[in-house]
Amino acid sequence: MRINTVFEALSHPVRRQILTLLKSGPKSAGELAGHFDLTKPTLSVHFNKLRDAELVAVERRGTSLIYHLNMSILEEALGGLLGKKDQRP
Amino acid sequence: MRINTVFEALSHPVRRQILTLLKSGPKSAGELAGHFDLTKPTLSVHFNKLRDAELVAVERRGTSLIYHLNMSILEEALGGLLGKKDQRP
DNA sequence: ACTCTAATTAGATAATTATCTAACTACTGA
DNA sequence: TCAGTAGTTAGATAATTATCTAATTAGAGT
Repeated sequence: MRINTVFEALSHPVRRQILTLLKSGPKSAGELAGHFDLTKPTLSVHFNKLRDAELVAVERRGTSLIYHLNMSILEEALGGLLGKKDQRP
Repeated sequence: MRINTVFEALSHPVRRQILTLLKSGPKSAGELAGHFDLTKPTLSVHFNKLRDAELVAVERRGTSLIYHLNMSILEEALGGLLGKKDQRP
């Protein structure tokens, strides 16, 4: 895990909102894009940054790309900063 | 707490390193600056961003400014992202 | 008051990031 | 195979961020 890539990804409000939306379950790029007043290419860039950080995983279903939240990376990165060595499952 | 300001502040490796250094106790601006290959004015900008985010508090002691880690803001911000509750940026 | 040390503010510039439009790729179904 | 839908890639530009040098403020001690 590249910690810097993770925090870079988390630094933009749109990307954090995407993660929040994904908490309730996987969603397609289009469905996610519908929540923002931004063009699809712009959202695509945000998706890539989240994927580079491994905060989301992507799966193709037909013509759609379905994004899944990867909660463990989030916990790992944030927990690392808080310095909780004893937060094992 | 401006959640966006907090995550902006956390997005730079130098600023995260400053927080890590402060875990072992309060330190002066100069002492912190000594850990980096950057000029004092540059570090001063980083300190300001951390202070704006309330991730650190500052106290003057003589000619020195002493920075203290504010752990609760860190926990609040990171916990908010991990938590079940949705949040507006 | 003067000087030294600690740190900040100001101003400039280079580097990065976010965003758009236009064009392209990938898959589906008739 | 052709048209339609979903999404990405390319290229350009505007906005933001990080960094430096030079100048300034604040306090301590003589």
